[in-house]
Amino acid sequence: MPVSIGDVAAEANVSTATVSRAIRGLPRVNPATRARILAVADALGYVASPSASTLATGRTRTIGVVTPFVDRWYFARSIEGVDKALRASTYNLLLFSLGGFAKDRDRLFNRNMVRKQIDALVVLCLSLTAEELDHLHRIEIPLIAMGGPVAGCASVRIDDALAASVATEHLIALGHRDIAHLHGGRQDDQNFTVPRLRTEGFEAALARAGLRPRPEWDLTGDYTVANGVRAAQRLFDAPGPLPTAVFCASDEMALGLIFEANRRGIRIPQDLSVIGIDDHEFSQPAGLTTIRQDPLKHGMVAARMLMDELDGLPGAIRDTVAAQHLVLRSSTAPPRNPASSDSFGRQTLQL
Amino acid sequence: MPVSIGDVAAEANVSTATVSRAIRGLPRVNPATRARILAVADALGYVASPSASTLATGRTRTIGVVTPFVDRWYFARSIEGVDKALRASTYNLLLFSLGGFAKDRDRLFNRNMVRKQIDALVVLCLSLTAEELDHLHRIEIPLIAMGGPVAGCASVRIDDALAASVATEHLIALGHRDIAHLHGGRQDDQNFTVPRLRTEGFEAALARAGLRPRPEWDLTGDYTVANGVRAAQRLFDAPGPLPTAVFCASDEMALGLIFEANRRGIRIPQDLSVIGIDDHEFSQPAGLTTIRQDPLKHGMVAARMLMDELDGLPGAIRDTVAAQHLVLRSSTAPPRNPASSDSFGRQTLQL
DNA sequence: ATGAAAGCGCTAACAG
DNA sequence: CTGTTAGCGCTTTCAT
Repeated sequence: MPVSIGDVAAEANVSTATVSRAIRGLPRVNPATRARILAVADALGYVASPSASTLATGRTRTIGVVTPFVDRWYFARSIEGVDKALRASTYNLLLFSLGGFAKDRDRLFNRNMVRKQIDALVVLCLSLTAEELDHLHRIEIPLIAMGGPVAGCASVRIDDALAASVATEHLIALGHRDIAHLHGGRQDDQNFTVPRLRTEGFEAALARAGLRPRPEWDLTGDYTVANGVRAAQRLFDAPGPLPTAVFCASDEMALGLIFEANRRGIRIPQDLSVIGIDDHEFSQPAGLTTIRQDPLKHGMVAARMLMDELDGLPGAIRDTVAAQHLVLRSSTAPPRNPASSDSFGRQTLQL
Repeated sequence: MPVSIGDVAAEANVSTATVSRAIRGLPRVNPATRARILAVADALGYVASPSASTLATGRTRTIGVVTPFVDRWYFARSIEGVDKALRASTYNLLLFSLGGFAKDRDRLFNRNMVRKQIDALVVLCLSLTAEELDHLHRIEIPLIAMGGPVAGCASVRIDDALAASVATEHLIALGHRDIAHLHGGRQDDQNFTVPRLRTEGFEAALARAGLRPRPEWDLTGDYTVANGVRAAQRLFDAPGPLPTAVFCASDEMALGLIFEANRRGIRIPQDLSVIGIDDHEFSQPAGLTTIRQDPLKHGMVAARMLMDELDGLPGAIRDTVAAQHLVLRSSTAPPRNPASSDSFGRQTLQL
């Protein structure tokens, strides 16, 4: 039932070669013949078989996206961005979700899927091992990472250390000196560098203000809301004084923390200032001050670079540091009793 | 550089036919030869070319997912579910995002992409036109819809009318009689039936309790948080009495409404009860009472049915109504001054 | 159990 | 401007 190029050729009284040229808009085909061929193709409902042309050309016209998750903000937005750029061209998007950071990686990298299925690959928030990278390079497909730097591979990302510094400095500028830190960075993150970079940015900002991070206010999360809630519980339940502000490495964790604070009657920002990174879709409604980044755009840029490279523009793939900026909302304010650097604990709330 | 089946055959001193059988685990190949072939293939890093086998067999071993969005909860979770099921087998997932409900549809359905690229298709929350459906059937690929019923096509979904009824009845059982309705259903939803079904469920529940929907408390949204916020603003800013409860057709809208209520000092649930549908990841942290559904599971089920059908189990694709249930949290409570059916307005807040 | 050979549908020289 | 002719890499009868 599927109509092939031969059918069109027969119907139009030309060779398959001419049909091929006509359909693809190649030069050297008489306008009249082309018109006739197109008409026939249309009438017959002809669509070229992608596998056949892939086999003949070696090009798949599809771009792969490998990601640890699809159902988290950064990832979903990125994928949407890649897709948006691709659908403007005629590329397809083959999605590989790992369902976590560490799982199943060699299914992809060690000689399987990827190869021969895609023309280029975008890697979301994954730190590739030297071996994986080597394998990918051996395959010789254009490659771009997103969401953080990857050694030996161009990427599209914000300056994570800077983002963390800007956020922290905003708190410091407001007068905060007792600042907790809710960071990502559990081991299953497969030593992806982003958690580390944000931590460095936080600590650097603190240091510049003559402050040091407090171990008792160091909270580990995994970037999810649920984890933000749990971290908040640990923080609020712990004995000892509370901080006057919390820097969260992601908005999702910040929002979790805010929910828990609300539940306990801890007022934001009067009792506690909270800042995040991302500008998640819930951040504006929640009034969360944050550092905005735009993964939709990152995805579009990454896809564009890949397609340009494939179209023969060498050097189209460039390491790219994307824009970010502080978005002031209502979750941050000066501390009620501005603490001096060596006095603290007076803000402790009675719950 | 890419090693082909011929290379393996040569190296193992067998024909390509034997290599093909050996690799695919087909019977009628000597265990010893098979072992040798596998060893050679492994040593050479051989991977079969998908396009070549697709061309030869007519099977692509990839399943398509077409969706209006990837960056919203229901869609992202569904896609994750489909992917999860597929990666347990050896199918790939080709993702087509429309970037909205109405956009670009014929790029997909009218003789383009889909055809010859995928073995089966899952359609997320899209109501197909008769023409689109006809086209899809003509292509003869297994098809399953998700997220709502689609005439002429099996789907995996909850009973939306029932979900809305259960939610509404929960409010009524608590003593509410002044219930607002924040529903989806703007025209760009491409007349997808879900908004309508949920509205019907809401109104049916009201009717059973001898209540009628109030036009002034009928709020239109589009399922997003941002829209929930705007709807809440309209509700709270309007002159006249406020309802004592709001039934929201999605958690995302309910959460937006809650954020806006918080901002205005309207207390949930003391001043206003709120219930949603979904059990979004933010609902538990926010304490939102809701009707839970599990799109991750829906996606897995849909993918499983498709693969079974492709594996030769006729009738594997069945119309499926998935589980749902009421999850009680802290956003609903009895109204402060239980209103009688014909007295209202006394709950109006002084803002 | 294995091989020979045709063919899947398209593209890419090379002729003309 | 158009047709002929090889493949692309795999699968699949049909022989042996």
